[in-house]
Amino acid sequence: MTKRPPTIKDVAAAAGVSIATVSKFINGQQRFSPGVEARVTETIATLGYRLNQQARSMVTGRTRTLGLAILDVRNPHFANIVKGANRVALAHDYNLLVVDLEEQTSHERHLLEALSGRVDGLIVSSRVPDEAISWLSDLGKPVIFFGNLQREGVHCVRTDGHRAASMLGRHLVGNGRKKIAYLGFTKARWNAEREAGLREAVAEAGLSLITHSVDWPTLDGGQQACSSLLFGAERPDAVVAYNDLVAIGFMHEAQALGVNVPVDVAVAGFDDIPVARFMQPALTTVNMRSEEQGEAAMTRLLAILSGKAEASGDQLFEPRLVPRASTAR
Amino acid sequence: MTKRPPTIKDVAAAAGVSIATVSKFINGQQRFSPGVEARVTETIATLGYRLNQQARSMVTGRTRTLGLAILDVRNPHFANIVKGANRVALAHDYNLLVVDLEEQTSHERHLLEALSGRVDGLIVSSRVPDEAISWLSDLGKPVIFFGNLQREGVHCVRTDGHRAASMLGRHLVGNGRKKIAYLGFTKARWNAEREAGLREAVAEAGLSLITHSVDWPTLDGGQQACSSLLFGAERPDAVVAYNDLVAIGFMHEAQALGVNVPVDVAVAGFDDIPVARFMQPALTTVNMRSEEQGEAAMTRLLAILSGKAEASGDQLFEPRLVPRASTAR
DNA sequence: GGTTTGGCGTGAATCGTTTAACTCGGCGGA
DNA sequence: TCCGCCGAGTTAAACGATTCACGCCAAACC
Repeated sequence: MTKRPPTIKDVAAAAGVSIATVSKFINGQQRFSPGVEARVTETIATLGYRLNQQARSMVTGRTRTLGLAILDVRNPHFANIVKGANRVALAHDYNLLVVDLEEQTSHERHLLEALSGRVDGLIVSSRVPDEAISWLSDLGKPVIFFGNLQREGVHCVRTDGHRAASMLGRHLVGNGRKKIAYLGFTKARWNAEREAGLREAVAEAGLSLITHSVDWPTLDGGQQACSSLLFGAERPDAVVAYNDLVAIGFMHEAQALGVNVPVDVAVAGFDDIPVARFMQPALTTVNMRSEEQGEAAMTRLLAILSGKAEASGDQLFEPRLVPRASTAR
Repeated sequence: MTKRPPTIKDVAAAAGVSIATVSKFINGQQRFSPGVEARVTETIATLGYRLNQQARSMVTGRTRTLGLAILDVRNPHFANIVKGANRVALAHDYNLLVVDLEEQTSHERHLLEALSGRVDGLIVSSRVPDEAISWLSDLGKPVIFFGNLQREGVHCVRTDGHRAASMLGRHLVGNGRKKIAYLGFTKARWNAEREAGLREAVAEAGLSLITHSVDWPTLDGGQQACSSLLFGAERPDAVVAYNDLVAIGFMHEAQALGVNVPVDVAVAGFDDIPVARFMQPALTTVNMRSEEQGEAAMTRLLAILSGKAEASGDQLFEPRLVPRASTAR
């Protein structure tokens, strides 16, 4: 542990060849006479030599590693994006490094610096501060955003949140719901889009939208917001939550308060996280194609890196409504 | 994008000072005359200079970055570990890079190489192949494992799985369950420990243990294994699953098959993932202190890095039984 | 007034690789 | 026999930072 690890120079000395030879051997760039080949192979093994990646990428300028920055690993939406991106990267012999920015803690800057300095390109959640987005944009490395970013000249992969919300809205209206509420998370960029889509669908039916919000887009957030929404000025007969986690928290608390889901109140969310269909009742949601977003973002990043020029702009996925028991009637 | 990013040398030239001066300025190592200070500050801004982390750590030998390797971000157990580790790291001004090894896909080697080359120390799941563990052990960098590793001379943070399982077993026996089954995941190192603990508790009551296993430690794995366990040779009246995900998948399918949980069959898991208490019925589980494991592993890693010698060996957490409705009687 | 002293700045070595350019010997073809 | 070529192996210059050792000059001391 204390001793300096062996370098290519040590190997060269021990094997009686030059540094360049060892380097070429490691990278398999040339044929070697049997003697040299055997000596180098053995020396590397006995010395326990390990290539220093940093030194290599210093000179090559490339790392064959990519970065992904998300806001919260605990949110399955982000976990799915990691999965999608990771699989595509691995299939192309790239490694993926992930950082969790810890939503709203202002560690973004350090983390993004640390990450961006070690990779050839990045995929970043669009829900980072504006200054971080600018900073990333002139980093000199390709960056793909995912989420909802209204900005010129950036690459962005996203799912149409307006449409997702209006699909959900029409579904609820079609079920005969009359008092539809949106339980939003105002700090997210997606939020306004979802609220607008929902409002539109609700307005089509001549209804108005009740709005409320959570402090935190999590299970606990949904649970805590439940009673003030249910027993507020106007009692909704349908609640669309900012995401599935909030929906699940809300639904659970509603049930604990003796409210019947879906009879008294319908509940729906966004994302279609894996556990949604295992709830009782199974949760209606909109699949936002998280995993495919991750795949698409990575595919696009790899395309840019391999020189295929890509016009900047949005790449839009169609959301898919997943009607289940929590909104059935 | 195409132009080479400015280096410290460019800054020095443009500001009319030496490279060393710029370097010291960046690192705040010295006072400067007003003129120099102003020129350097401005030049850095107008050139958009960015420090090259790789070059820096080449010479300093440290990166102030740590790595964490997990098997599946989608599993909340791992997500919790990431959270715990990340928070402790951030609190100490270290950055954390995470890789998802994608369980059983043999990408471990590449990913671990990529990760280990960019960090000062690592935290790794003990559920990686033995060869990877050996490889990591003589990496020359501190490595902490988490999970269940029977091996000398390594640092490991874990929760007592034997005890966790026997707690669960006694709980079920105390509830009057007579035919207890274990739905395991044979590829995990934790598995044997859990099975043994459960077997012990069951044996104390003069009962024997039914065993079955899943192909995959996930929601789907639990769901798929359900019918063959329920309608196998011997029908259990209690099922302990390898983890909460499996338990939830199993429970859902059992309910779909018309089996009443917990009346006909009790269901329990391990980990106490956040969503467990939102299930219907709420899932009995054992809290394996995932987040605290992440924190402890990181704390220990930081201790080693800051020179506080640490004896290798296990650091053991006590599991906590969380009885809920899914096993009530 | 000469000699320390201390603060500001510089030159050059160094970290561990890759790679362009070169050397050197042997071999085949004319 | 001579020329040119090929291929194994070497030398040395990068890559972008940090840092040791030193130089210089003004102020401070005796």
